Amino acid sequence: MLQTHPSGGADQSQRAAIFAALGDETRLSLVAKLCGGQPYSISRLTEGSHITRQAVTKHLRVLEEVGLVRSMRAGRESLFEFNPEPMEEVKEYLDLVSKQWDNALSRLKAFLED
Amino acid sequence: MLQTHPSGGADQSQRAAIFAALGDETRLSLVAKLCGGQPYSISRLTEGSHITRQAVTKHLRVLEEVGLVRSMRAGRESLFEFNPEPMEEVKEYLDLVSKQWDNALSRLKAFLED
DNA sequence: CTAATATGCAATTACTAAGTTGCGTATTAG
DNA sequence: CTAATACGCAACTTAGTAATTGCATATTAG
Repeated sequence: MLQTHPSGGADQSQRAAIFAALGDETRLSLVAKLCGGQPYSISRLTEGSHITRQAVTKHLRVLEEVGLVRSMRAGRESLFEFNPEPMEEVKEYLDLVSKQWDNALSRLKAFLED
Repeated sequence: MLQTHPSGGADQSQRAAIFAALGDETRLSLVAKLCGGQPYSISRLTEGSHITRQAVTKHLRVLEEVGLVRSMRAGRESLFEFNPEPMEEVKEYLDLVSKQWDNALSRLKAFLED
């Protein structure tokens, strides 16, 4: 049986980048707002935040670099919208890891019940 | 209809910490090895790595702090094993975000098809 | 046109993280 | 016992990140 090992792939660094982008509370909040479907401008996303517009902008760029959000210019404001694809990517990875773990437990159980 | 919004919870920072722990290629490799079910010592985990034992140790501590691995001393070596619980936690979160997004698309579709 | 709004760019500061090196200690093999 | 193995601790370097501030530019409202 061929094991699909979760360490495979040249996109390990890509996966790590996505996780890293999600590894910040501010950016998690931004994702939470944007996954509601509506695009927001930077100013709107900064409203009610304790940090400056520039800080929010930088976080948005981090999310954009890994593809979690897309941006488009609309007049004087730049709108950001959520993009789910990278999230599906890491979800598959997490499922793979869980599967590995479950298989390991099954083998252990089978061995002990021999 | 009550929306379960993914920004809720005082454990946003905990979630962010788990994502951050996974946001490093070296640590992803460690998780990949350990999710196979077998515990490994630090030396074994360092074998075939381009970084030093101390660097690996630090990464293991990061993983341990968010609960992704557990460690126990066995004689002169310290064994690390995978723990899946934090991973389930973030998987649920990702599912929630995806669900929000899908709901948003559905509402948009319904609106357009009016 | 003019003021207010929304943003971009650049420099700077403070902090954190990755990784190394050196050294000391505990444990086991022979 | 002695040497090799496996760690832990601490100091240090380097590089990256979060966040701020100041200023310049584009766009829209009145």
